[in-house]
Order: sequence, then structure tokens, then C-alpha cells
Amino acid sequence: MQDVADRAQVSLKTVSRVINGEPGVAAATAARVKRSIADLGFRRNDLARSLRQGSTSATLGLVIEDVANPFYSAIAQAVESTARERGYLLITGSCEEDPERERELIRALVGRRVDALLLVPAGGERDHQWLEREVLGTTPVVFLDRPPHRIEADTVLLDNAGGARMAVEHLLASGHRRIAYVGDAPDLFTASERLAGYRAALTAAGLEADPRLIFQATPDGTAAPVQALLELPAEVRPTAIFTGNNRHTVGAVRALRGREHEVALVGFDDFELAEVLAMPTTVVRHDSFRMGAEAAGLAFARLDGSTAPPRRLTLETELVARGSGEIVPRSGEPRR
Amino acid sequence: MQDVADRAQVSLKTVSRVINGEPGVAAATAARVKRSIADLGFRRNDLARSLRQGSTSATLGLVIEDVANPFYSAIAQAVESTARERGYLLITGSCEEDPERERELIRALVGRRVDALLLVPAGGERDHQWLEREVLGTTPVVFLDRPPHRIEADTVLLDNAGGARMAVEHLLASGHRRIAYVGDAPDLFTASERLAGYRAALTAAGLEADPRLIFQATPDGTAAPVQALLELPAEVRPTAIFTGNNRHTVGAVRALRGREHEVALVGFDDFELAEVLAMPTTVVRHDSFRMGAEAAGLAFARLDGSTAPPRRLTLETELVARGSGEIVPRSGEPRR
DNA sequence: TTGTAGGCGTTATCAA
DNA sequence: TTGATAACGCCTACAA
Repeated sequence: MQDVADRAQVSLKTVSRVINGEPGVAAATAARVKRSIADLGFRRNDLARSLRQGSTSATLGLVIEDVANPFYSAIAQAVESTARERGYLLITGSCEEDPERERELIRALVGRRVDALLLVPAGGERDHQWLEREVLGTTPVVFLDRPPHRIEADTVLLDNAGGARMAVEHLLASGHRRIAYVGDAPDLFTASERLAGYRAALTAAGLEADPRLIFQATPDGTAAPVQALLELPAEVRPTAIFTGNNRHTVGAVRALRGREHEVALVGFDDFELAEVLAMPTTVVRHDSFRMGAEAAGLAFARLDGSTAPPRRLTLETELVARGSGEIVPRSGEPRR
Repeated sequence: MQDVADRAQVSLKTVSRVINGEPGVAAATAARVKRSIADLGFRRNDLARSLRQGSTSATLGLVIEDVANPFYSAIAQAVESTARERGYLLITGSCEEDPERERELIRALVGRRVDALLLVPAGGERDHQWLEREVLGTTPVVFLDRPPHRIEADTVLLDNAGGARMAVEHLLASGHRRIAYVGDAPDLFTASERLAGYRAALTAAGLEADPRLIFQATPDGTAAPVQALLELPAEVRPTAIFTGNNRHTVGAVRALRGREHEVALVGFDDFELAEVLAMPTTVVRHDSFRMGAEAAGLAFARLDGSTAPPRRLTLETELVARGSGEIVPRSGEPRR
């Protein structure tokens, strides 16, 4: 900046004024400075700028599991889009359910002084108090999709239990009594909530959950459980399957290929092309874009100075019937 | 940092030494400092650090069209993953084919002193010389998916023309003679290359491209052209369609729902569930993850000091036959 | 309308 | 083994 000033024969401060469009610079001077800036290819250093006290880095940090999962990329898109409206940039990191990686990421983000942190906490983490120490009330934190443990913070969740319950009730209404569950391990908040919703629906219908019909797998290991379910003896075999998230649903759709009519399927999370599959897939839909937008909104509310107690938003879900969830159980004798 | 120093009764510099693991600090002193850091919840400010060192912000900038498009999110994932190995973070921005937005983003990124810029340039831009001025040889720039205009820079592309040609040749080999093209407007590099490949294949087979069978639409406007193609009089109606990218293919699949057998379909870009659709979709596949990884590699090579002339990588494509591309044209009389 | 002084949080340099 | 001091590039406050 000093070089620019020298070249334009003004002081450094005048250059600063021109760059930031501050008033009180003679047109002629400003023009000289501008030419000088152009000649030298000068760019203001926003890092240095944000170093000044009270100044912001105009950057948000987002930690998710995996950008390549449509659920998370929708969130990233929404957060970025909201951030953009305020002139903020977004640093996104994927931690792939690795708490170690998550901690590293947060450290790096905080080190770079992001103005707020949006977080889908890695599964299995049962204590986020370290975060409190890490961030120490200096950086607003918003939790997405999964709530914090042992600390208070703004949170945006889905109605997981309600959505799951709706799915299972839908199947029960068609006459299904043997309904399987295939989802993530229950150390994931969403998974345990959805499993709870599944159980609640069964209980409310006077049924008991059959442990042989409950599978908790990693998202890339959906095929085996689904195969296993189809191979069960007729009197045990499920007539319907409820899958706990988009990865599991996609896995089930693959595993069921060619046998789509043998068993009803309802999945949590909508996914692209669900409606044009050989058997269009019935899903519990929600608005993941909105989840990101709301979370960003909460973050900006804090940045705008809100000191209200932490808020918890829960987004509703909706059942979208497309066919796979409306298959009725085979009537008559169980086949043998 | 001064607070930490006071509390540990050492100088600021000693705190700095401890934080950075520099040698020459007595174990006892270091312990005192560490406790002090923990007590105060001190975090080094990496912005200030990179300001002083004048060196690196350990951050990469990535500008794509849309994180929610699987093609780009795969790239983002790959870039982030490569960056992580080197301890770099990634700022990602979507510009949605808006050159204005692209310019803003780049400005913001450069202002924050990202160490390198990875860029999928917005369509229609025919001159990237402004970039040269903007970045002025200070920041390595790598182009992805689309080449730069009027400047030289490292670039990673797909074999667009080759892939398109392969697709059309595949259809020709099944006996198709009336093959339609539905893709983006040709101001997009990839679109014009793929259209060129389409034409080349026809020409090589001694056929002439029929302008009535060529549609250039926005990615969310695929339905209408596909409908229109199906409504053409029998003697003009195509027996096969080639779609120019994943969005168009998905659009075509939707539009063809229930009529999948009437026309063959090959799409550029693979997409999830293509293999389990009512009519499994034949595609030209490539490795978008690798594209991101290679681009990040080029960027880091520059950061490591490479002054080699700009490199241009072209990634190969591959035809994946799944069914939709193997439909043969109706034999006998054109129906009426 | 323009300029000077000081400081943001860090590290490099050199001295103690 | 430790510390004082001067940058890094910018902006705020105050003066001229």
C-alpha cells in the first residue's frame, strides 16, 4: 500500500480512503491513486484488514460429514447462499464421522477466526464440552442435524422420530405387520431417534418390534441386511422395510433390484430420481436446504448481537407416497 | 498472547516458542506456559500469523458452478481431501454460471490471500485476461473442466469430444441413424466440444446432422425438447438421444418415464442409480473425483515452486453400457 | 482534503 | 534459555 502511495505521491492513508470508498478525497487525487493501484496491481489484504480490533473475517466455517452426500451438499449450498447475501465466504470441511478429524477442522477454523461455526457433529461424540473450552464464548456455534451434548447451543434438527413414525404408520395402514428397520448404528443421534420412532409406531399399533428385523449397518453395507431379510423363512420374513437415511435407501433399492414387488419400502430422506425408479420410492421428505438456511440465520442472529438463550428449531417432515410404500403384504397363506 | 505471558510470568516471545514447539525452552517454563494457555483458553490467531510470515494462509480457493450438482461436489470433495493431506483448508464458492458473481468470488478469495485458486470458469466468458491482472502472477490458478481464454494456465479437462463421439458411435453401431442431441448452449466449452464430438461421429458415418434433432437448453429445461422429439413425425423422429451432461440426462430420464423403450438414450456423465432405473442408463463415465485431485496436485506443484510451462491434462472417458443405449431402432416400417 | 501515530496478534532478529 | 523490538498490511483516532 505504501508503494501505491509513493507512486501517487500521497500518503498511505489516502490510498486506504480510496480503496474503501471513504469520502473526503479530491477527485483528482482519487484518480491518481486509482491509476497507481491499477498499475501496481494492488489488492487489499483482507487478512490484515480483519486483524484490526473488532473487525470480522467475513467468513463462516461449516463442518459436515461428506460434501458428496446430497443431504450435506444441499446444506452447504444453503449456508453459502445465505452467507453470500451478507458478503461472507464459507470454508467447508468434511470430517467423515471421524471425531479426530472434526476436532482438527474446528481448530483450524477457529485459528482462522471464522466468525461463526456451523457444525454437524461427528457421531459417537458424547461430550462437546471441549468445544466450549475451544471456542470459549468467542465464536457462535450452531449445530445442524444432531444436537450438542452437555453444552447449550443453537440447533436445527429434523423431526426424526416423527418422520420415522409416520413412515411406519403408513406401512401399518396398508396392513403390514412385519416391518424391518435398516439404519445407521444408534450412536448417531438421527439413527436412534428414527429407530425410536419406528418402535413407537409399532408399539402404538400393539405390535412388538422383532429384533430379527432390525439391522444397524454402515451406510455402504446395506445390501447384506436387505438380502438377509429377503432370505428369512416366510413366517419371519418382513413384508416391508423402513430405511433410516438416503444412503441406506439407495442401498436397499440396489439390493432389491428385480425383486421390488416382494417387499414394501419407505426411506427417510428424499433423493434424486426416486420417482422414476422401476419401483418409485416412497420417502419421508424434509427440506435440507432450509436446514442450512435456518442454521446460517441463527449464526447471523448471534453475529448481529443476539444474546437470547440458545434456540432449537425442529423442521417438519412429510410423507411422499410414490409406490414402493404402498405395496400391500401378500394375502393368503405365507408362501413356502 | 500477552495475557498468557503475564500469567506465566514469561515474555510474549516465550509463549510464541511454546505454541510453535520451537526448541530452547526449559521444560518447566514450557509447562507453566501450557497451563496458562489452557487456563485462558488461548488460541493462536492464524490470520496474524500468516500476515507476519508473509507466506501462506494454508487455504485454497475453489470456484464451481453449484455444490449441489454431484459433478461439482465430487470435485470439491477431491480438492478438499488433497488439501487436507497438506494441512490446507478449502474455501468453496458457487457462482452458478454468473460471471459477475464469479468475479466477486475471485476478488474475495484473492483478498483473503488464498494460496491458490481452482476455477471452473463461468460459461460465456471469452476472455480471462482480467484474471491475469487480478492475480498478477502472485497466485497460482488452475482451471477445471473448462479451459482459460486468452491466458495460459494449468488446466484439467475431460475428453469431451472423444466421449461424445464414443457415445454416438455406440448408437450408430446398433443401427441408429436418427440420433438427437440435447445439451447446454454452446457458449459452454464442454457443451460445444460434446456437440462437436456428436457431429464428428455422424460425419464419420457418412451421415448429416439434422438440425431438427439438436436442442440446446438450460439444464432444467430438458423435458420440453425431449417431449418435442418424441412428438416428431415418424420419418423425422429420432430413434436415439444423446444428452450432454448429468442434468440433461436426469431430465431426459424423467421426461421419458413410461416410454423408456421407445428411444435409446446415452448420457454424458455417470449418475447415481443409473443402473437401477426402470431402463438402466448407458453413460459416458469419467472420474470427476480424479479431476479435482489432479487440479489440486497442479496447484500444489506450483506452490512447491514449479515454474514449468502451464500443463493441460485431459482425462479419458469410458462407455458404460447398461441398457438404454443398447435399444435398437424399431425395425420394419416407420409406424404411423 | 490530507497526513501522522498507534495498534491489531503474530514471528524474525538480535541481544542479554 | 530468555526477552526487547521491529515489522507484516491495514484501519481508527486525531491533527493539520
